[in-house]
Amino acid sequence: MRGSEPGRNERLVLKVLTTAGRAMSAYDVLDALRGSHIRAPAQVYRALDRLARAHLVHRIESMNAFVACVHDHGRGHNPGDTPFRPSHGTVAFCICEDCGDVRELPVPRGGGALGRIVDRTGFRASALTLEIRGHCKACSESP
Amino acid sequence: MRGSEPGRNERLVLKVLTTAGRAMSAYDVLDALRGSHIRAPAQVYRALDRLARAHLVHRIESMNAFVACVHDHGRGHNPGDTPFRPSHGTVAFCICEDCGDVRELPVPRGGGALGRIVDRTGFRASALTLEIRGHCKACSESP
DNA sequence: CATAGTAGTGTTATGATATAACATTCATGG
DNA sequence: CCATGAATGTTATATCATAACACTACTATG
Repeated sequence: MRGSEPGRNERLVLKVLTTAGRAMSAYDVLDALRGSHIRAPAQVYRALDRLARAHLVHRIESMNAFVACVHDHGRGHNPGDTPFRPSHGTVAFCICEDCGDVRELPVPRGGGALGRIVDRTGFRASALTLEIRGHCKACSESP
Repeated sequence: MRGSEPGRNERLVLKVLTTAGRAMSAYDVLDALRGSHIRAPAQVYRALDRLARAHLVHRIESMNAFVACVHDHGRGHNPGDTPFRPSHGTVAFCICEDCGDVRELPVPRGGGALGRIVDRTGFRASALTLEIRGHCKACSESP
């Protein structure tokens, strides 16, 4: 419709998730963007797919929701830089069942006890979903 | 409708999942049970909820699907036994992206590197979703 | 320039997953 | 008998996700 620079929808979607600072469903994002060229789920899902492939957002499988990645991905560097940086360690998510907060945290690569168990089965792992449910510090302390 | 012993739907659903020996969506289960009193999604979801609480089935979050638990839960014991046994260690799932096979495997309790990291954040964990995607041994070996 | 390829976009429709709400049935125990 | 609670049956609807196709803009190349 309007003169479209590449990735505009990604930027809109990422901005919503980053600003919100919480996990949102694709339809939450859609609602937040009505009026900004974005009218249909497919637009949001496509943007989310690309952002997830770039590791700029993560999907929370157990919530069917998405969060902005908290890492520095080199945004705001020299103009010549590639906008989307690739490599990115494995992460886990701590999901508070009281307040809904989702905290991303890096997990040490492979070699642990789990890695050895998986290796023994002959399974070759390529990706990991690790979601921990429980109660965040703040909610634990306020009864 | 018919004289209903308690948990009949659970048994029907569990039988389908156990017999299939693979992950199935709730609607796959529903289709397999049409004609056996089961006609509507709610019936299947309710049975799945109860079976999951009893650790007789597991939900695979990244597939929106369910698998029968492979552990022995004391089925086939003395008539006086409680049919559903409670405690059950943490498990992980290896999901083959080629053949769709889901393998359940036990993971060592807590104390590892991840546990320590989580502890440092003050988060109190109560449940873990651990799903590993990749390629099973059989599929790795047959190109 | 022409034009073909590629990536992103807009739109409609539909598919797949999950739950709300309420009526009914049945075993149990006061 | 009647109240209760647990499981069930049923309809409708909510929520999450993708297919399919038309279109626009950039860019590479003959």
